[in-house]
Amino acid sequence: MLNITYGKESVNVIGLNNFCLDEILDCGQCFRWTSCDGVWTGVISGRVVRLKGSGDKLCVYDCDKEFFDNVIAPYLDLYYDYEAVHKSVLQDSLLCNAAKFAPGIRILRQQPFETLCSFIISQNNNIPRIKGIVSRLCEGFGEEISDGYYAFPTPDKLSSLSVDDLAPCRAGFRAKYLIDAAKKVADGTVNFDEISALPLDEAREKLTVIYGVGNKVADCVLLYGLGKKDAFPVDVWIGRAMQTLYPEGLPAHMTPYAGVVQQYIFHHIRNSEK
DNA sequence: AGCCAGGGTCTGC
DNA sequence: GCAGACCATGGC
Repeated sequence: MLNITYGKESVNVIGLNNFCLDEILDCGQCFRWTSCDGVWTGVISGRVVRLKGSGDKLCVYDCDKEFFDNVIAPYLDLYYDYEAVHKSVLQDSLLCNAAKFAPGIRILRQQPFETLCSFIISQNNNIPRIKGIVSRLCEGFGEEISDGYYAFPTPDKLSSLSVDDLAPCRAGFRAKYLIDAAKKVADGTVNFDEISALPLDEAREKLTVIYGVGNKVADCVLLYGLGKKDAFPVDVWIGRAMQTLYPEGLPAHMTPYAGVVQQYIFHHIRNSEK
């Protein structure tokens, strides 16, 4: 049970299980958060957000009740039972090491358009470079919130641009994909509210109509942006790992939260070497 | 220099 | 249906 205190300048949460900001914000699901002196800074819904966590506590700075309830809590997925998922995965002899490695991982519910663009950029790319491209995209075409912090560009803004306009971002061949995605979101061809209400397979089909979006990118959007825990993005790393772990797929009882398991595995294989 | 990076499209069998 | 070339860019 969470104990939440709404202060004048911050909101404090006590009683969090399986919650570690260092693991959540640096496991390859998001690309804009930075950590300094134990405080994580990012931008959500056009606002600068600062978070500090320790143990079962979380402090959200510069935050009132409304912003916490409407934006922060859903973003950090505070009300999903990660303890139950973690315990379940611990009991699996092939996956328990991955679960033990980072027990505080959670799946963020990021803004869908930002998630879509971020994972379009991710294709055939590496994480440091993804971060650089996303950062330049925001600085170049997002609204400045306060000194040095930018909102993610809106679909309308990006849909008005050309490949040449995007050249400074150095997104390479992905620039044309970003523009098509922005156009389809801006004109309603892709409607996130509608997609989030659909079952996984149908939702995926609605996203892959975008030029440059295949199953993997679609599943990342569904998992990290639309809250679909059963989405299971398979990249080269997960593909290799699954070949030795579960060639026929995850055990059936894990299907409802396969995406959480995927994140445990991904973070483990990427960070446990050495 | 060559390979790889949280892939997808297009072509040719 | 499936393999292979190709796509920009940058770090190692």
